Amino acid sequence: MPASPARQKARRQAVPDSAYPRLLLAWYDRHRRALPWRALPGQAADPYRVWLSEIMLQQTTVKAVGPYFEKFLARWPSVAALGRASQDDVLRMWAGLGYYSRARNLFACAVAVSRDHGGAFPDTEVGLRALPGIGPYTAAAIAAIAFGRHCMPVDGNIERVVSRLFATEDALPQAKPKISQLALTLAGEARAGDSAQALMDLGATICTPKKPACALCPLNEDCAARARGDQETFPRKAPKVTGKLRRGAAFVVTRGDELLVRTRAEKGLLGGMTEVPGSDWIAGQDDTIARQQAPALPGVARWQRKPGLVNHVFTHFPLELVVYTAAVPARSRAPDGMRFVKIATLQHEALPNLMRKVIAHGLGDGKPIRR
DNA sequence: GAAGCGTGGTC
DNA sequence: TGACCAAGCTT
Repeated sequence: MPASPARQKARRQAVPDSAYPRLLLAWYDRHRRALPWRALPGQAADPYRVWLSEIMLQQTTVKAVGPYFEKFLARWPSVAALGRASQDDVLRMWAGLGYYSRARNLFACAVAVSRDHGGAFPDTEVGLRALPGIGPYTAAAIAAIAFGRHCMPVDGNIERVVSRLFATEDALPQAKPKISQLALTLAGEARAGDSAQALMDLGATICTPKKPACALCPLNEDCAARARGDQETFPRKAPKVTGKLRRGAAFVVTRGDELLVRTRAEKGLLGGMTEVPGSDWIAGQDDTIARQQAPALPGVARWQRKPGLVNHVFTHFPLELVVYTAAVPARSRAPDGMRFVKIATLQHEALPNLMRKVIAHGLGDGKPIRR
């Protein structure tokens, strides 16, 4: 298709073009991805499925979300059903997916929708925004996809597509408002939800971070960054800092076929999740200090240091744990705040992946803890 | 506004 | 292999 005069102008001046929504939707109708939470073409989306998927998809890949979405939907088919669950059940089901505050907020949101909204999600961006775990992106996504509101969620995909299309020089996150404003010009009047999903699909499959497939892009003739040949350098971003290595010790204590565990504090890192007792995690800490934070266990003949280390990388710091093991007599009691659980039933605990690694290392049987 | 918050995949 | 990225939210 030859570029219209308006689109040639867009190429030079990075100005929104009224043809973008139409081009985008035409592409979407041919190339949309089939995803478990997506309605069939032309059908109304189920707000519960849209919400559940959007929460799971925050900073998480489609591939990782798939099985979790199916599991949740099978166990809790409606927001009312989820609202009647317990937070601990939700955390157990969420274990392994990461960012556990999402699971706590998911449950809190289900309770709020059931209790304060008669079991129906608010159908406006503002109404949705007031619910736990729903921020600017998710509110706009649900409002557009589930309720057809004329708004545009801006995720990492859409930031990339839009920043390339208009070659926006400002670095993120400062550029967020400008990109958000430009993104809204890409929303169709009638099909705002499809417009949003079209941009996300485009970002996920064509306008990728590296080696974008510009030849296949419906907006390629209009893309300011492509005209300059530096697509991959967008979006501009402020440099991010990686955290310092922290070290600590973890203590794997068995009593016959049971393991000593405790529950982490409700908030913060791995909040509300199950762990084995351990030391603080501190940059520059040495083994001896960490070792001294072992739980007081009468009857422990000696701690055994497991050869090797458990390494784990969080978003904001890498972690290196030394693992100590001990076996206590059959009738030993768990220290205050801790409990013994059957090793065979660990799969039912809310165990973050870090702890699965620690326990597998400590038990030394090479068997991963099933999920 | 910046920092805290998981995990897995990619190059 | 370390850095980056993935449908961000909360404080």
